[in-house]
Amino acid sequence: MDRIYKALAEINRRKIIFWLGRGELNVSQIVKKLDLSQATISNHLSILRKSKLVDFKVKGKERIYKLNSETINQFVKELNRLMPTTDTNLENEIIIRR
Amino acid sequence: MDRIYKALAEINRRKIIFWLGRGELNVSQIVKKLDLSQATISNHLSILRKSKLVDFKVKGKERIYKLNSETINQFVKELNRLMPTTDTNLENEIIIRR
DNA sequence: TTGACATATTGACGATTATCGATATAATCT
DNA sequence: AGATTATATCGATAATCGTCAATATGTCAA
Repeated sequence: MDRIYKALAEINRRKIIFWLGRGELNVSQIVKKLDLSQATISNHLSILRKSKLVDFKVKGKERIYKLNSETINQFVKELNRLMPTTDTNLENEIIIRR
Repeated sequence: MDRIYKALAEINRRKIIFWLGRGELNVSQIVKKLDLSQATISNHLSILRKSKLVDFKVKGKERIYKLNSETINQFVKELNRLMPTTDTNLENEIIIRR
């Protein structure tokens, strides 16, 4: 979990996650979206990979990155354990835990 | 939001949040929970304060820290915007919408 | 007002991080 | 094979971060 929190602490990595939430992208496409060098993006992707927040699949010489929704779900769960919300925004829902 | 992500990136600050989730604490009590110097705890509290994740009230010479649930709710909302979950992991919960 | 206690701030230090140019690796194309 | 394209890794550098001893500030009690 520590890696995930650290991965999310950097704004450009959050931007990458934002874009990947809107669809899969290869590295060059990500480089175009953020104004950073290819080496820097590659480093950010390495950190995101290690956190398991993202995955990739190989397609020829490209690597197509995407979010790893299993990790995301786990993280959101863990975050709710750390800081339970009062759910004021879901005021019309009743949650029954068994 | 950046301050919040950064505040959460450090494990001892997350521990402080964990403990505050279980009840309000003054600084000396927090120092006892984590094995860090008073100066370090005070510095972490300063960062948590700036992120607005925590608040305090004065009681004599003590400062009693507590979570700021408004900020927490905002953050969880923002996080869901950044990384929407598929909620597959909430299988033991029943949500009744009215 | 002096002394003890609670907390914050300062200044220093080593550790970690973000960034990039240069280079390496690997796949594809001619 | 050699050139081209896509991505990763290396090495360096500057900036930020976590930590603590020392000191400052504020509060209470005798």
